[in-house]
Amino acid sequence: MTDRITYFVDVVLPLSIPNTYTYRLPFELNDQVAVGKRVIVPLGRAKYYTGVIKTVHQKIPTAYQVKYVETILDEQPIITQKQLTLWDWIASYYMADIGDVMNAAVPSNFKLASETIIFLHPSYERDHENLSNREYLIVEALELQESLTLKEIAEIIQIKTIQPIIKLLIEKKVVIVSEELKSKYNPKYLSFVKVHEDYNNETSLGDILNALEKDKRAEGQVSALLKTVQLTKWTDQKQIPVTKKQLIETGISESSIQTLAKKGILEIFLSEISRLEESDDKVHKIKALSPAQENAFTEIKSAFVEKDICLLHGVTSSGKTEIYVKLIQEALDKEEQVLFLLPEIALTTQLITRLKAYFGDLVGVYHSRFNQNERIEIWNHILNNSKNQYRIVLGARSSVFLPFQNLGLIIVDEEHENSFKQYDPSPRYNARDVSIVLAKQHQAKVLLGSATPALESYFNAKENRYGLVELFERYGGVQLPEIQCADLEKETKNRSMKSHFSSFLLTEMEEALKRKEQIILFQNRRGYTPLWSCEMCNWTVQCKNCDVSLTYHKASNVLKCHYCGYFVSPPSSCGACGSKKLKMLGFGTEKIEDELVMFLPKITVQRLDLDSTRAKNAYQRIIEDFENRKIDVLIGTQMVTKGLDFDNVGLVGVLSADQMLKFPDFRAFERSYQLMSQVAGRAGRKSKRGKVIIQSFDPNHWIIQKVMQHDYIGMYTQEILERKNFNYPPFYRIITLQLRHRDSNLLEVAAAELGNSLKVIFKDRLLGPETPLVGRVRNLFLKNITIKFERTASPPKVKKIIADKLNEFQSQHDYRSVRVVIDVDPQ
DNA sequence: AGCACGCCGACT
DNA sequence: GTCGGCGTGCTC
Repeated sequence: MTDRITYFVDVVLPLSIPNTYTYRLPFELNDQVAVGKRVIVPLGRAKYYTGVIKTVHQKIPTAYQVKYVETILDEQPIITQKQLTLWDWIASYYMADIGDVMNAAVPSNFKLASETIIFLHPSYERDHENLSNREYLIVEALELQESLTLKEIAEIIQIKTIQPIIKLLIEKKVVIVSEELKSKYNPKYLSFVKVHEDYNNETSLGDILNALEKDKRAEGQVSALLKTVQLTKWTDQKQIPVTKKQLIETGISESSIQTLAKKGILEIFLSEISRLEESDDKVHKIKALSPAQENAFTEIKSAFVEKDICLLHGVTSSGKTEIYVKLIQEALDKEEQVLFLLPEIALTTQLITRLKAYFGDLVGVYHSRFNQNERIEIWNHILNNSKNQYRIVLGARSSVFLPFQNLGLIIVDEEHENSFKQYDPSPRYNARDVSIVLAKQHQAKVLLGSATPALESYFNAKENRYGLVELFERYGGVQLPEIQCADLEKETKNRSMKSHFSSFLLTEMEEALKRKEQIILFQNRRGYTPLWSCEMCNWTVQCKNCDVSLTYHKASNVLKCHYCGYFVSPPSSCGACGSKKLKMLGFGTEKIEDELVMFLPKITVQRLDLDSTRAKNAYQRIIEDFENRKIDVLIGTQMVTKGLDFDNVGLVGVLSADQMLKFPDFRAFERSYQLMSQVAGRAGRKSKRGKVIIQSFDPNHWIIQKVMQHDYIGMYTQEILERKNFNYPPFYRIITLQLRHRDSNLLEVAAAELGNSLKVIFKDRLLGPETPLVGRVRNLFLKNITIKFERTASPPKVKKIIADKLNEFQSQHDYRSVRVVIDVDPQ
C-alpha cells in the first residue's frame, strides 16, 4: 500500500533563505512525487511560491508545523539531480543561499509566484474557441484590466492554485509574464499563412481551384490561394511560409484568407520571424586548418587524454575559433552536448554568426537579453537531449545552469574575462570555475581559450594541473602589430600635446587616414570628464548618495553618478567658494570624441561605450557601420577589445595607459596587460602590419614594455613573482566581507568587532576593516574585511569558520541591521 | 521576496 | 490620544 506512505519533500524556494523548506505531500500526489519537479507551496500567511523538490523522504519534522504541498506542476522533472548537486556546490563554495542560486539558475517563467504579474500576450488574437471556461474568464478579465497578479486572478476564478492554469496559458501564448514585457518585448511574432498539409499537393490544389472557379463570388479566394502557393518558398525539405501581411500587400483581402482558413484549405499560424529566417541559412563547410592550427588541435586532443582541462593560449587572430569548431564537430559526432561560454558583451558579435554558419540550428544562444520563451525552449531541448536542435549552447555565464544530459565539451572563450564572475546579486559565482565543476559531473572536457590567459589559469597549466597548448602564429601569416609608446611627459615639456593627444598619435592618425585605413581609439572611461572642479579651491561636485565625484556627460549635459545613477545639472559656480572658474579634469570617451572632431574635422567618429549602445541594436549597428567603413575612427571603452575582427584597422591608439596601471588593485597590472594586448590585437590587416600607439607618462613601465614586446610569458613570469611575494592568488585564496550600514558610527564599531573576532583565528591573514575607495554607495556606508589564506588550507574549513563567526556576530542585537556581503574569489 | 509586527512623529 | 511611517524578523 504505497499510497499510505507519508512523504515529505525538501523544497528550494527562489528566495534569499539559507535552507530548503520541508512540506508534507498529500497522499494523492504520492505516485507523482520526484526530485526536480516543481511544486506550488504555501509560505507565510497567504503566499504561494513555485519551488523545486530537492529531496523526498519520510522524516517527520518536529520543530515546526509542516504545511502541505499544494500541487505538483510538472509531469517530468525539469531540474536534474546533477543540477541540484551543482546548486549545492555553488551555494557552499560561494557562501550563497540556495534560493539565490535557484534564482540565477532558473528562467523566471519557471517561477510563477502569487505576486507575478500577468498580461495578455501581445500577439494573442482573441480567438476564444480553444479556451476552457476558466481560461476564458482570465482572458476576459485581462481584456478589461490589462494586467493582473496571480493572486488577483485566483480571486476572480475562485481557485486557490491557478499556477497550472497560467502555465498552460503561457504555453498557448495567450498570456505572458511581466518580466518578459520588461525585457523590451517587441512582437517578434507574425501571422503566417500556408496551405493545409492535406491539400498541399498538385492534384488536391487543382481540384480545389476548379471547385472555387465555378463560383464567381470566390474570385478572391482563388487569387488568395494562388498567391499563397506562389509566395511560399522552399529550401530543400523546408517550407518558408508567407506572412499574412505580405499577402494583404499584394491586394489579397483578409476575408478571403479567413474564408479559406475556415474551409480548412489554408492554415494561419503564429511564428517567430527570426527563427524562420535563420533556418534559411546555408550550413557552411568547416574550413581546413592551417598547419599551426592542426598542430594545436592534435595537442589539445592528446592533452585531453590525461587531463580534463586544457588551456589554449593563442595570440589574437591565431584562429582559435576554427580549432573550437573542429572540437565541437568531434563532440557532436559522439552525440555529446557542447557548452560554449563567452563574456556577456562578446555575445552580440560576429562569433555567433560564424558558429551558426557552421552548425545552423544546432546552435542555441542563451543570454539574459533574449526573451523568456526562447530560453525555456532551449532549456527543454537540452533537458530532453533533443537530437536535431540546440546541441551547442552559446551563452553567457548563466548558461552553466542549463540541464545538460550528455555534456561532452565546454569551451570558455576569453577565459580571462572578469565578466564571467557575477558580482551582483548573490550568488557571486565565476562561470569559468563553475564550468570546471560542471564538466567534472559529466566527465566532460574543458577548453579554456585566451590570448592573454588569467594568471591563475596559466599558473594551473604550468603546474601541470591543466594541459597547455600555445599558438604564437597569427592565422594566414598576418604579422603581430608594431607597438610604440608616446611619451607624454616629454611631449608635455615640449608643449606638443594637443589636449589629450600627443603629436605622435595625431600624426600617425593623419597618416593612417590618408591611407584610407580605419582607427580604433581606446579609453577605458566613459562620459566626458570624471571631474568638474573649482580652479580656486579644488571643490568638486559630489553625489548625494555615494562618496564619489560626479562624471560630466556632455550629450545629456548632466553630472552623473556611475554608482547609483543620481544626476544634477552642472553648477555655474563653485559650491564651496562661489568662484565662477570651474575646470574639467581627466577625460572620458565623450571628450575624446569632441576633441577629435576639432583636430581632424573631416572624419567620421563614433563612440562605442555603455552610453552609446543603450538603444536597441545600437551596438550591432555601430559595428556594422564600422565594418562597412562608414566610420573612420571608433572610440571605445573595454567594449572595443572584445571579440571583434575588422580587416581595415591600420592604427590603434591607447589614450592613457596610466589610468589603468594606477588602479589600486592587485590585478591592475595583469588587467592592463590584457586590455592593451587585446585592443592592440584589433590592429592589422591581411596584407599589412598594423600599428599601435600607447600614450603614457611612464613609457618605461615594465607592463608597457611587455605589451610592446608581445611578451605574455615575460609578463606572467614577473607578475607571478609579485603574487607569490605578496600572498595573492593563485598562491592564496581571497574572501572579502563587505559590511554595509546607513549609520557610519555603528558600522565602524560593528566592522571592528567582526574584524577582531575573525582576527583571533586568521591573524595576519586578515586585512582591514578598511573603507573602500568609494566609502558610501546609495547612502550605505561600506567597510571591507579581506581574508587571504593559503591555497593549501581547506576552503570549506575556512568558510565554516567565517560562517560561524558571522552567525555569532549577527546574533548580537545591535548588529542585526548590518548587511554583510561575502565575495569568494573576488575579481 | 513580502507581509506582519513594532516603535516613534504629526494629526483629529 | 491615534494613525501611519518604515525598520526588522520570519516564513516549512
